[in-house]
Amino acid sequence: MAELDSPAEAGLVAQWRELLARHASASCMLDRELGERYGLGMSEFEVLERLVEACQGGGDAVRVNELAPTVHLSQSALSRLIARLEKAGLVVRAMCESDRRGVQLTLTEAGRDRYVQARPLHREVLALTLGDGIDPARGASSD
Amino acid sequence: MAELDSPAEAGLVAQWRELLARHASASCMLDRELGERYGLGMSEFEVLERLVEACQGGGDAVRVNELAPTVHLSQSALSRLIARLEKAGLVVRAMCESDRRGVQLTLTEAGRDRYVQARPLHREVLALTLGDGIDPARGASSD
DNA sequence: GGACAGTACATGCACGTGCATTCAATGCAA
DNA sequence: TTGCATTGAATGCACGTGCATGTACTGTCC
Repeated sequence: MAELDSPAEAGLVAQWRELLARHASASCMLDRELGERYGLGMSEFEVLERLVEACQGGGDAVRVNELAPTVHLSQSALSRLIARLEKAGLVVRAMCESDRRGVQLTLTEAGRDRYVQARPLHREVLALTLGDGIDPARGASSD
Repeated sequence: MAELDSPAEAGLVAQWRELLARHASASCMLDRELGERYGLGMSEFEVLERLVEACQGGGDAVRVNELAPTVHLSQSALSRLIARLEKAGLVVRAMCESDRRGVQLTLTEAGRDRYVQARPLHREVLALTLGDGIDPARGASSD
């Protein structure tokens, strides 16, 4: 027969579906809301956030290759995303002095402002989509 | 300053990043592995699985509009996904008798076989990507 | 009966993504 | 120094997705 999962597998599948449901609802709502009100996609916001965090950490410029592993995007997707942010005037690309293959990113005033404005909405969406039905073990699956 | 999250918000963000990381690693690996070895995307597999489950439940045909809420896709994406599955000979589209607007999906032999073949790999990938670091409550945040 | 809103699905279109490739710069070895 | 593999990033291309729209059918109200 081989049609049935073992209990362990069934648990994994339930966990996976729960994760899929949460990811779908959260990312969908984030994209819609951030896009409508601030012209930002979910990943755009994520990148701005990493830049802000890096600035708080002291440095004011971030290497793209350091940013890559933290956002879950391919190198090409990240490259184009940064191009969009730059075109929108939210970041500035500059050649890295120490390694001229690299690119340093700097958050502009507009970029920081946009992030600060968008952040409350971002947190609100997370609270809405992650906060309700907190019980990863069950397949609550509203959707 | 308004630069800092409240503890509750920080927790949400940590939870969100954990979710993003798991989703990225799992879906990426699923797409790559299922695609390479069985010519299926993650969502294709998910749809086949729902069809198999429906067949086990008794009926042998599923309405598309019943399938829609369970997979997290737009109606148009689901329509095209089904078209791909049909072109691959894994499902058959038939007009629904009771409501001729609707479409009934039937799993073909090939479709069921493909699912049965792909399922172990699917479970294996889930075990690899969801199994390590099991503790959704904490922001373990490797990556 | 006919008109009209609502539903189920398909399709045109724009866009973001990943893969493969390309180009520039670096590091290392001869 | 020259030559070559490697790394960082940009780009061509194919493809999957969502939004808006179109088409076919249903149900209701007149």
